[in-house]
Amino acid sequence: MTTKHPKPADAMIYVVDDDDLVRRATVRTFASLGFQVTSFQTASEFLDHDRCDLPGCLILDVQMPGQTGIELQQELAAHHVDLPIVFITGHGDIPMSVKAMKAGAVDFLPKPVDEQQLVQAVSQAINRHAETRHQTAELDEFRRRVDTLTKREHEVMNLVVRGVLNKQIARRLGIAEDTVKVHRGRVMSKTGVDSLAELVRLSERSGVAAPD
Amino acid sequence: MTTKHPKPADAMIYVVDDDDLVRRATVRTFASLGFQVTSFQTASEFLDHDRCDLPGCLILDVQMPGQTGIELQQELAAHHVDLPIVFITGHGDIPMSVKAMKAGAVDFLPKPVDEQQLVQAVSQAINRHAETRHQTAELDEFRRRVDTLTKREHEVMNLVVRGVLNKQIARRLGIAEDTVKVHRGRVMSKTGVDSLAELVRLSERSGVAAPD
DNA sequence: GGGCCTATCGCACTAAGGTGTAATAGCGGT
DNA sequence: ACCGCTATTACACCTTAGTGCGATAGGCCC
Repeated sequence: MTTKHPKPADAMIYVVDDDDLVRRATVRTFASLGFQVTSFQTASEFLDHDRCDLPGCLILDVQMPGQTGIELQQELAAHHVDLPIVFITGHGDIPMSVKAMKAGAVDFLPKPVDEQQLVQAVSQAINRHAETRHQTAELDEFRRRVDTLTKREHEVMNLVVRGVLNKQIARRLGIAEDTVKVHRGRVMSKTGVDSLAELVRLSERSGVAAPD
Repeated sequence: MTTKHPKPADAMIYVVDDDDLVRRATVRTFASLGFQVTSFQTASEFLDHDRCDLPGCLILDVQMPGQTGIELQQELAAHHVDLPIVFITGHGDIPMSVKAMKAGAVDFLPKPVDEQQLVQAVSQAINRHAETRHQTAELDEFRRRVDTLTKREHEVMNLVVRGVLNKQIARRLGIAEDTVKVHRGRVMSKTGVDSLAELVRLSERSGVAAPD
């Protein structure tokens, strides 16, 4: 059985806020609910910290000395960190909230924060994150393996996942069908998939498929 | 060659705003750019109107007498209308913008609206909409066809797209492999796909695949 | 030069998929 | 009772895919 509602203890919450009062209150709130919580006063402190790979959520103040919350969000996105982010802010405006939401934030709550709303947003984010994490890991592993393919193998793969027959692949690449079979076999073993269906599925989801 | 930047004339813009001045100004702006524009004073007027199936964008005031913009957004979503929506508002707040963005709005601009920003948001939305429209149509067609499958054919399809072999499908369903082949053949012809790869791809994207 | 990777091709054999025909059987509606 | 849809199976035949072994050849690095 897969756990549909992971226990709070299996999740990590990161709070980044330079306002001592708010930060401590937030930590207290989630700690009392049984979550593991770590807090930071600045974005760079958070970045320096070694993050574990538990499902989790980042609670982020928008205005902070140094790097702002929005900037931190962009930096994490650039590094393909998929940690969900809930913003809280004292002096935010609409364009700022829109920008954050466009960039994938889970929620954007003005201070004073409604504690119940915050807990709900974070809980939801963590549940979704927990559910998608193993899928994400599967895709990362697939991408990693696809990277080990040679150029030719990659070409063959792109045609295979579009349903092109070995015979046609051979003609299109100007090689023998037997050779296509060799490449195709390597693609399957190198990527570790055990069926064409899985290869297509993972190619789709990982966005590895090349355009026409 | 597929048109990457569709001409404005190939797109339809709907403006819904009870404020005469703003509405007329918006219409003028986009009309002068060559877009086809239709405007409405209330949500219900828009809903009564026959929409053509061109790519387009809805520019929506949040506060209106009768149905609000947010409510209209929800109603359209409930009817699976995928028209992109750009909100403009005079008295919006952060929670409202967040709600709209969570519900899939393209942008949320406070009045007085920066004309350039509005044009950019709408143009982007239309381009994206135009690009995804034929894919959406393809998926709708696929879903429609999958609905014509019999129960057994559907069961077989679910196993096929997971890479299960005919032999194993037969054992799992307690029938002969020959029978599986018959069902499988019907699945392919009824859904109109011409390869396993395409079946898997469309099943993935259309969300037809059943869970374990 | 020797080792390693990549790419190529051929052959033989096995397994799996796809098609067409035909037949049986139950179920629901006219 | 008859028709149509669904489901089932069998048989025959052909096409694809997959595997294992061997072999050649060019490029690159030490």
